Amino acid sequence: MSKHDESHHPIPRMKSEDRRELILQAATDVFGQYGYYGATTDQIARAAGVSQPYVVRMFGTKEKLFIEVIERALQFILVSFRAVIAESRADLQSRLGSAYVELLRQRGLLLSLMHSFVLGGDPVIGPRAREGFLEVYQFLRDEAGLAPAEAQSFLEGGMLLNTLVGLRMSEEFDSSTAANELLCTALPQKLDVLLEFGKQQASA
Amino acid sequence: MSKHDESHHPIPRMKSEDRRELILQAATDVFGQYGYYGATTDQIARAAGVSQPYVVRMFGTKEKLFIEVIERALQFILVSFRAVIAESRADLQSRLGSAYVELLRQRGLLLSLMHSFVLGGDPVIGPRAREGFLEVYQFLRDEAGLAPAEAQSFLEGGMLLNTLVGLRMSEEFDSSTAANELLCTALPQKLDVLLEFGKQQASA
DNA sequence: ACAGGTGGTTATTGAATGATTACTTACGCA
DNA sequence: TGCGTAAGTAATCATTCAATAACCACCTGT
Repeated sequence: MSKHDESHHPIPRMKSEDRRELILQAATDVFGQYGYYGATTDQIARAAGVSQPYVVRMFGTKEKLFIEVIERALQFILVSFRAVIAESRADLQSRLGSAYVELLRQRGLLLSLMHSFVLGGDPVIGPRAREGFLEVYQFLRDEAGLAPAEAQSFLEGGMLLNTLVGLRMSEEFDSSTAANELLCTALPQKLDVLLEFGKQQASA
Repeated sequence: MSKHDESHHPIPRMKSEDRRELILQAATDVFGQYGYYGATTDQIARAAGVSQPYVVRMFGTKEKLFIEVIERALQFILVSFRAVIAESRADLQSRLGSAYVELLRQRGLLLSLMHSFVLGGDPVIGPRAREGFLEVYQFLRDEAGLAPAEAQSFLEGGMLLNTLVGLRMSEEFDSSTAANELLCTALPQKLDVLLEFGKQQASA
């Protein structure tokens, strides 16, 4: 070996911005699986390949981290939706739906939001969650130009999708004819995305 | 006063069956607010007016208690739905919808289920939650005789309702025109039930 | 070369929480 | 009346977990 051989790896350093993003992704995944209370900062830290105190120091508290996670998730949704609109204004409902399903590729993104939606009674999470949900509704009404009934119908479909994903219903795709029928009916196209996502989840 | 006055109250005793039901109600409420991980056995015990060790001894573990809560909730749904069908087979969709909304009166019932639905990855909660959800779907298809698309549409509406309740969206009914419009659109009739329920939640 | 800020870690702590144990008190019934 | 069982409680334990403190090492500009 040469002069001072690298027996102790150079330990990858990172700009804090990048590390922050890594942790946010890990947190999104873990919060998506276990929810706000169920997820631990230690799980998140390990998923991000970092020590537990580091994640809490970077975000202050677990609560603030969760808030950042759901706000980031909402930004992803709106950015994705705006891209759909910018591309074309034809067949909006179904194209927005496809874009929504594609967000499943960001593990835990929709599920973290879903977890926040059922914690509306929390004094700090609740208001943010309501605000975020209404922001999406406003987008559908004002920017996408959907009628109230159309926007509502879109949200209904989204909430059922979230629920089926949260339930890991794709695990029953082969074993239950009811689950099979339900999944096929609920996802006109894009079934592949859900099943692919289901396999990821099953392994983790 | 008479011979030995009751300075120390006779402390109401109860048949364990009745106490069990009381605890299940309290647990339904607390789990509905905080979810499985967020709720503590101590909160549940206090809500039931009983000591913490008593609730865990009666149900074995917090997990078993949660399972009982969601299975009880599912029974309530199915019993209620079967009553609707027994009464008449006309206008089923909307009458089942009304019956579903009425279940909001049992505090936390729908929300406990919703919390279980987003924990599908849990090795013991997940399978039960999937089973329960599919049981409802099977009911809609087989007993209610709905077509796949009809059953799906019904579930979509249910999931959006659950979400709006979880979000405590009724709190924004007066302050946000978007929330107002969304709630009015989502609940054709039965808006009163939601708002009444919202007031209960706000006080608790 | 070295000083200081930046990007981390290990060790620790204090509070919360689920569970267990051992005890107490009311009620039904012979 | 008294006795056994059913209905509870108080005290405590072992963990887990978020948060804090104290420290270490790499890079960068001068």
